[in-house]
Amino acid sequence: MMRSGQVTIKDIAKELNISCSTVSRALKDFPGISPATKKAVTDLADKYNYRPNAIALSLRNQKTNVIGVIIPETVHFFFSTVISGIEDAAMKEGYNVMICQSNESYEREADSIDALMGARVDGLLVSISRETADLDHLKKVKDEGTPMVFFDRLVEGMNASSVIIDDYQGAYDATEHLIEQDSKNIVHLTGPSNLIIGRKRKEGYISALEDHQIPVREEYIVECRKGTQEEAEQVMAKLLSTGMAIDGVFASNDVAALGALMAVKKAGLKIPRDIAIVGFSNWQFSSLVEPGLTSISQPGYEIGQQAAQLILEEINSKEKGKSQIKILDTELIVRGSSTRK
Amino acid sequence: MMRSGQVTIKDIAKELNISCSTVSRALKDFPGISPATKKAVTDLADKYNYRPNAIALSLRNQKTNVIGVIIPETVHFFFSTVISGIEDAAMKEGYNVMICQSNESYEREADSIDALMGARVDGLLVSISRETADLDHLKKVKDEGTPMVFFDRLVEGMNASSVIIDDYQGAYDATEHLIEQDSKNIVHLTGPSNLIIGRKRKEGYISALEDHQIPVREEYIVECRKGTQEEAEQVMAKLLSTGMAIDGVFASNDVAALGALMAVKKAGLKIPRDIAIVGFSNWQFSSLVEPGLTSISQPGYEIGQQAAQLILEEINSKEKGKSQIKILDTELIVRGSSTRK
DNA sequence: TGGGCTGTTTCAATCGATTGCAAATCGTGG
DNA sequence: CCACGATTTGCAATCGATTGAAACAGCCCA
Repeated sequence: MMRSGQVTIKDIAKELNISCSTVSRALKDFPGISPATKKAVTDLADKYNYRPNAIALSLRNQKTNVIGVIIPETVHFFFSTVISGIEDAAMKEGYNVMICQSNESYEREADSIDALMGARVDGLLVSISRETADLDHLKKVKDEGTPMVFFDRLVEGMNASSVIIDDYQGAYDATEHLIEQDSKNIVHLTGPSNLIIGRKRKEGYISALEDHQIPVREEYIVECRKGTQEEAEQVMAKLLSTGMAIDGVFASNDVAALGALMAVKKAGLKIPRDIAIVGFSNWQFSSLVEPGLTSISQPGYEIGQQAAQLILEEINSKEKGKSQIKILDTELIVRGSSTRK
Repeated sequence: MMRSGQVTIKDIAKELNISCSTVSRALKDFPGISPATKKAVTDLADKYNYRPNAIALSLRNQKTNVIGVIIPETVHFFFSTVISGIEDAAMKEGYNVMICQSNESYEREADSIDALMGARVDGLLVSISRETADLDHLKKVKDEGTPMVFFDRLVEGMNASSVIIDDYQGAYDATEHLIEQDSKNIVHLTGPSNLIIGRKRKEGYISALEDHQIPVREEYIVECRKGTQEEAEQVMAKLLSTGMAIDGVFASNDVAALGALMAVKKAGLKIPRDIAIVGFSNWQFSSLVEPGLTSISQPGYEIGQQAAQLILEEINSKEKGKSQIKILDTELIVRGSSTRK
């Protein structure tokens, strides 16, 4: 039988010459429907592969069972791992996921939020773009009462739940590890300074130095604004050419660490003998380069899961305003790039 | 002003003491609305940040402006690149994207399709899981008239549009490159045999050998079923231990190639001098290992874009049944692992 | 035969936005 | 002062599913 589109309750009602209400109740096993009717309805529903129209239900129930996700870029291993965690946790509770990537652009982030709000998502999971400084688009969401949870990138001044990793502690661990491997002149390559994660990592680096009575020198802290491998390589090459004493590098991400690694190699220095290197994020490639890159592993999947759970809690509870922050632990993954002992 | 939820046309109508129809027409710049009314409406809409309820529109127009995507795993670099292409192309046309990952499981794939069909997506982009052999769940979609486009993994017997890469030619190029670099005894590590892409790559390998008058020997073609690096490493180590003459490896994916690379290194052989290696997919890490891995680059972003464009065409044209297959070219990326000359 | 009762089924409104058609309002001319 | 266009606005139905309330059927007993 050829039909166009999916079957509705109305189609079934018409074919059986009964009302929509009866069909609806029969399908939902409501009391007060005769066994004969119930069987006729369920048989026909099976035959036509009836699926309740989620759109109609959304409109009636004022609930879409969809979670919106704003993410800087899906192509980053870390973020795609987060998505995986979100998807699994959401699907388990009968929610679908709508994903928009901001490509680290403020404008696209704002557009995406508008689109998701128009789609009436029940909640928003947001990791803001690097560019985002103005928070008006996020405040509107809050004002309209849509639950929102931030992940990975903390947003200050929003009073919203967040799931982040302990960037401070991770950076502290990384720096301390370098110190324990006898590095004393440790360069820190930072990311763009407007992201809180970058500041936290810098603080961890500084605290570790101070706790080990190593002077903190400003010229050893260098910003890599763009976050590309090439940029980090150039920055590192420049540092090396100054003749500064350098025996360790802590980069705030693995791409930068890799750039530094390349620069050190090209300068004819040995890793880890002359310069030990530690990155951050434990990307997929970190174990594959030569030597293997010591890094701080971020539990992306868990971040996604917890963020999804948090937003589902907020959606299902009526009390707003109780925001909580979950801080997940990082793990130091030691590989060849820093192992001297 | 505190309100719960987003503003509707009704709210605006009530506040201005006019009817919903008037508000709707004013917002859409319909003729026959007095300038005064129009201004009052648009001002209030701005003030309350009115967004049309996409759910209500979907129900009325029988069109959700949402594209569903079924993907094996988002954490694969290739697939996340595809998603990026899909998202960009879809957003440009005012569509949102709903993503479900099958995790290479048939059951989850079928569930996801059910969920997306329930959400009344306007079209489906599907890359089937490794496990999928039964096509009933896909045929139901077709029968109900929902446009569907396959990408990357071709499905036989479905008469649906597809966007794939030229696996045959890519494999041919890879193998021929090895031959030109003086490899004559070339091992081919294949993927699981139920995916068409694996078969095509094997055919490309065989054709290249035949075209260069090199005998095809079955014992040089070995299946890596699981697709992990460890498996490939074991398989390769075993081959080397037999004493077979081997001076080249063409792996059907980069993970396997990397495993082979490790095994060759551990056996004390030099790459590319003793054994040259070529992979497939040009993963992110391929350029970072030592030596850099020669590979076949797949245009993931373009696949996503074209797949999205195809599905949008099918959605917007009423004529069904004209399915087309787009085959995108691969590119040989030469790096150290195969460069002898 | 009618009142009461149980067991089934239908009616009508709802959610938000749109739209053909009808109606109300206005200004103006006879 | 009314009638007649012209302009502006409202009514009601629609999309699919749900649900409280009302209606209807059949049956028993007085």
